[in-house]
Amino acid sequence: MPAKRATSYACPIRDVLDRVGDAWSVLVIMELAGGPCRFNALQRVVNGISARMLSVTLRHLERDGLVSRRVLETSPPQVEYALTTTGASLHRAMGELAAWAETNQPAIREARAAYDASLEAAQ
Amino acid sequence: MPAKRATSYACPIRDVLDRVGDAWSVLVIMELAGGPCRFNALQRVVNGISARMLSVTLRHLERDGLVSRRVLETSPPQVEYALTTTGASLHRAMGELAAWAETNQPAIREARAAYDASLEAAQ
DNA sequence: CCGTATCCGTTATGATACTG
DNA sequence: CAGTATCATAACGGATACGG
Repeated sequence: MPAKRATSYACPIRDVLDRVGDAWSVLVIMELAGGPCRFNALQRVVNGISARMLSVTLRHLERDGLVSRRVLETSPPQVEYALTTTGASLHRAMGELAAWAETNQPAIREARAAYDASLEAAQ
Repeated sequence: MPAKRATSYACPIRDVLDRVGDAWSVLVIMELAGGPCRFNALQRVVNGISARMLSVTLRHLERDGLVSRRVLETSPPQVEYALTTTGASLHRAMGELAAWAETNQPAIREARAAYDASLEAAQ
């Protein structure tokens, strides 16, 4: 059994989740939901992403038909990325989960702290 | 900047997404949504997971307060895992995304095939 | 400006073997 | 049954440098 990213061997929604699970993909989709954006602009706004990972992430999203890539015939050339219709629908579908995440973040942090504390106490 | 799992350095919902993004976590939550389950039973039903990864995944979920762990005083001892209230609410929140995944899986597969084909054609 | 290729350390994962 | 320890390996991620 290959590593984590070995695309789904049974569960059908798995390869979709794999894409969503990718840390950067979510952030990029979030940004593009606000409107089309160019490569360097994206890199500036997506906190901490390297050019390499942005490139890789965009290629994945493009391959899955979630993001479109358009080269502008300017000088110097610019490339504009945007959510496709499918990509936009994914962004909407993530809404409920994002809301849950924000609502429950405090509870999760507390649970972690409590868990870690009980471990230390046990020693 | 450390690796992928370096818990969020800006985006607040990131550490929640990191958990959801973990391939196994989602599958385990899905299974537990059907009711409490023991360790080996889980391993049998979660396709392809190793004992080690199941152990690691369960500890993460437990630490985040999403899963509870109860030791039954039987012989041989059994351990029952179950979704907590928070865990169950996460499962519900994943519902919309899961539905999206199932609906759009064909489209994504097609997009991938088309993308790969156009790449080969370009050579 | 928009990438991609390479190098290379860090982390994740599976297999195996062993304990309570 | 329910794990954990150790080890080898593969994937991931950042930095750098170069090309379109």
